[in-house]
This record gives sequence, structure tokens and C-alpha cells, in this order.
Amino acid sequence: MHSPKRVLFLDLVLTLFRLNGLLIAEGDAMTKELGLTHARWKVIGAIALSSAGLTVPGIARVLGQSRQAVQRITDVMVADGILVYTDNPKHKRSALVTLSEKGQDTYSLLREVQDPWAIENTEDIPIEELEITLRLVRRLIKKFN
Amino acid sequence: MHSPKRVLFLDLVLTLFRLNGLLIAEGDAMTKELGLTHARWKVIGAIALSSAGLTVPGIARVLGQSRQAVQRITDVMVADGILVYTDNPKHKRSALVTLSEKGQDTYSLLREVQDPWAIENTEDIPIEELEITLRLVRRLIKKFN
DNA sequence: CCAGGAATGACAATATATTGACAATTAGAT
DNA sequence: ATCTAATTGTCAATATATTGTCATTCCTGG
Repeated sequence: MHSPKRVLFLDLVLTLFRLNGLLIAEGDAMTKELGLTHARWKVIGAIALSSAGLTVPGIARVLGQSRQAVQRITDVMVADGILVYTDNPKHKRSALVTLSEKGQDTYSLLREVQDPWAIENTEDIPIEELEITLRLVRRLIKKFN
Repeated sequence: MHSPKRVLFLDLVLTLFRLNGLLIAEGDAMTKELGLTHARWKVIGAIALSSAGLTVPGIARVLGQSRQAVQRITDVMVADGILVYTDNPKHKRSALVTLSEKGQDTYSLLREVQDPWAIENTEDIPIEELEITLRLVRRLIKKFN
């Protein structure tokens, strides 16, 4: 069937896979000196950007990953003193994952490299295009949930 | 620093991670009966969408992955008779990866589920937004290459 | 209420991906 | 042509992620 949107969309999907890999590589390069890996800074970022508290499965949903993968890395990060499991008033067993003091320091350092990076890479991109893209991505996420 | 584009962009990055995971889940669900996994249908898709021939590192670049990861899965798929390594006139050691007959059959089956999926999920999305998004994603990829 | 379905933590097995290293090949600059 | 840097295949070690399962906790319709 002749459908330009179909082709566009499949192309977009493949391109998104590529961008995903490049973003991870960017983040890893950016955070190498902080001792972070993408499994870690993704979790830190998800927690930091969430207004409400996040549980392990909550982080997994935000990151589009399995909760087991997130559980594994948060356990390590708690052992490393970057994260803390805190009581969740809404659930007896499922703790809220929060940044420890050390974790907040790490996040500050992360921001110091991440913010200039973000600004630099959006300098020549109109804000409207960013908005359209973010909206489209959100729309797709809603479909696939 | 007050920079709306910075916030938008970081939000977009996190959202893209999520979409990436959901797209993989979609693809896996879609291809379960075909005996494919995301490691496999990504490779098949990359080969099928490339006009010129692709080598293993070429596929890796398209997918934003390490060449070793792709090498591993292509070796398995060649053993399974889905892919074939063919002579590369431009490189003595680095073979071109192509679909075998069986691989083309698999791709046909893939298309049968993928095309309706693509059409369905873009039904309510204006083509202009898809174009803007694809262009933006490509622009970012170029920056990160 | 409360019964049944969904969500969660925990554990295990497996799949997938990265990183590092080394030799062979290729590409590009001079 | 030649030298040098980048690319590539290969192997190994490690990290990350998925899938499946089960018991426990939560939630929701009735």
C-alpha cells in the first residue's frame, strides 16, 4: 500500500534506535569522570526529574525498562551510597527510591556537564520543533502503554 | 540558568529512552510468532531499509550499537540461515550482510505485521509533525556522530 | 466487606550489549 | 608510494536487560 506516513514512521523508528544509542554514548562520555554508567545516570535523572517520589517499578516505567533491571541497579547504587530506599506511605513493601546526600552531590556534578550539553545541542533548534517532537513522542508513548 | 530549551531537551531525552523501550516491546510482541527478537528484527530492518549493502559495523552504526553486539547476532542469524555473508568488493575481510531467501520470507512476514502497525499508529498524526520530528532526530544524530 | 486481578520484591536463567585488547586491513594525507 | 590513523574481525570479560516464576501486597468491582 502506498502510504508515505508508513514509510516515514518506520524510518523514524529505526532512526530513534540509532539516536538512543548515541544519546547513551553521549551520556557515558559526559559522565565518565563521575564514575557513572548509563544504567546509573538514567536512574538518577529519572528520580531527579520526577516531582513525586518514584518506586523501582515507577522508574522502570519512566525509562521503558523492566523493573528487574532497575531493581538490580538501584540495589547496587544503594550499596554504593548514592541512593536510599525510604518508606513509602502508599505501599508497605515497595520503597521510594531517593537520592542520598552523596547522590545529590553526584546529581549536581551531572548537571554541571549536562546543562551546557543540552544548551549547546539545542542552540540551532527552534523551540517549536522541540515542542512538536516532544508532543509526538509522548503521543506515541501513550499509544504503546 | 533559565533556559526553556534546556529543560525541554532533557525532558525529550528521558522521554526518548522510554519510547525506545516501548518500541522494542512493541516489536517483540509483534514478531513473537515469527521467532524473532528485537536483536534480530532490528538487524533485518536495518538491512532491508538500506539501499546499498551493509557490513556488520555498518549495521552497528545504523542501529547505534557496538559492532561486536551486531557481529554476535549476525553470526547466529547466519547459522540459522536467515542472513548470508557475501563478498564485499570494497573490503577483503568485511563481508556484506544480506538476507537469505529464508530471510526475505521472514522479512515479508515482518512487513505483514509491521505495515498495519505503522499505519495504525500514524493515523491521527499529521505528516508534517512526523517530518519535523524525523528531521530533528537526524539533526541530533549528526551532532553526536 | 471481600474476592479476584494487578502490582511488587525476590530469585534464577538466559539474552543482549559494552568494553578492552590485538592483529589484519583499509583509507587518507603528504 | 609511503606512512599513519582509522576500521574491522575476533576473542574475552563484564555489565546490562529480559523473561519466567512465585509469594506477598495492593487495588477495585461487586
